[in-house]
Amino acid sequence: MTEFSGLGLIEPLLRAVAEEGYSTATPIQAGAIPLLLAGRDVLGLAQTGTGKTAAFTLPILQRLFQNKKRVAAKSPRVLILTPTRELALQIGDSFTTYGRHLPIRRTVIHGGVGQSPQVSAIARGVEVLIATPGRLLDLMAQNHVNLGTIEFFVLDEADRMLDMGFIRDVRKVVAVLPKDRQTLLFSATMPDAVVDLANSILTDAERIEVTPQSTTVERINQRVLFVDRADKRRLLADLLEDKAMARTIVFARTKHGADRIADHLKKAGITADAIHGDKSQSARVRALESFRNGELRALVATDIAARGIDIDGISHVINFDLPNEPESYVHRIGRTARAGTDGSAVSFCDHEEVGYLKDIEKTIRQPIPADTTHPYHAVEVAQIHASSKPPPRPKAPGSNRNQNNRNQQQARPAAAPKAAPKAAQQPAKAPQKAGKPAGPRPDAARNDQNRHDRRPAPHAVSHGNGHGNGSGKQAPRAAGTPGGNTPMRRKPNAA
DNA sequence: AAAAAAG
Repeated sequence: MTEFSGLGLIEPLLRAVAEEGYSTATPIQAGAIPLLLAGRDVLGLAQTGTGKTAAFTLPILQRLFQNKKRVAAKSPRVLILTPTRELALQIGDSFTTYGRHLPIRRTVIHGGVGQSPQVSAIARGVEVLIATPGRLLDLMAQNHVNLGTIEFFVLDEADRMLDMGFIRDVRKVVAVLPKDRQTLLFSATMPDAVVDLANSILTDAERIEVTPQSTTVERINQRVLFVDRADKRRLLADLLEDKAMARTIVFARTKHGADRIADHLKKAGITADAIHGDKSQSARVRALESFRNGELRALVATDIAARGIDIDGISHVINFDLPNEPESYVHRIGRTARAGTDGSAVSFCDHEEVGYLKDIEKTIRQPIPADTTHPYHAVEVAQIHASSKPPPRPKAPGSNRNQNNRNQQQARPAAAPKAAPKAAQQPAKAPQKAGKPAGPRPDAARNDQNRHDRRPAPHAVSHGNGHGNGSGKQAPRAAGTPGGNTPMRRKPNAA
């Protein structure tokens, strides 16, 4: 257990931390905070849910405060880049929370909203600028922001940033930053492209690795429901009749699909809304807010919400569509079982998704138990999965089989899956060992990092700037993480 | 193949 009080943080920060109800730091916080206070670059292999955001928010605030400078117009001292708007906003909240006793100003800039309030805020002068790449470049091109004064640069979710094609944008931004700066790069995985990027932007970095996934995933009750595509929406509405599913996030593969599902739920009398990248920013904020405050029982999302989004008390994650990227499965289900609670993840698998399911099971290195008792259970889909043969190509006329399956099991009421272990039905309280979990919530959410508390500090490996990394191919990897950090890209069997 | 992000 590392107490915050032992990390060298100043009183106004410790007070803010205490006011949030934390006393013990998560491993990444315990490891990163002293390094960052000492001015080191850090390569963090960590994802949301590890306490990452507070791990950099706190020391950055402290360094800004201890080295006070008058901030010139348009010339922030800190730049934080994130792949999504929602993540940027969350980090902005973190600075507000932990900086509440310090005279540090921050502003968040991102697309989808008018730029003038952002331009004025930057012109007035802020220490901390949190941005998504597009709007930042936009404002840079218009000379609304000067990055020549940046002392701290944080690249968050670097792997996702690259996946989303932001590498060029990131490099454009980095090109105008002063060479003499402190840099932090966070990434959940370390594919070669991230290793290259890390090597080019970090100087003599300390590497910190935390592995939340395996421990988190353990507490998630996972199961798969084999179902015919045509039955998915009815199945979903049926499941949601169970009031224990009080706060459920439903993942869809496409934006259009997400809208349709949300509409269907609304018609079924379930409070729901959709969030995806084609929605206006105000609609995105509204949906997230209503879901957070409990007005909505279900939030239907694309993978925009698979990572990073932090909402308390999500009891269930439903994969209405299986993700084609196995990695995404782990991120999605990680939205539940946070803050020390258990959670359930139910995945619908239709005939054409069997290949994805197999890839996911390979990635997490465990089979996902099937619920075969549900009225909508599609026997043939289950058989396809059971057979080791690759999923069949021919588009089978699904409706007939479907009908049969249903008839066989007609007696069962269409409700929550009976076979599911009890724990799956309700978000049971976690067997919390040590009372209140520690640490500023990991990106605003705690998880069971305290399980590792015995370790004095996260596994910190000095590896310098990485160029001496032998072949350079050795991607650092979080030990024990279920496949999530495999440097190789996987291809789904069926696609 | 789809998603995210600048319009």
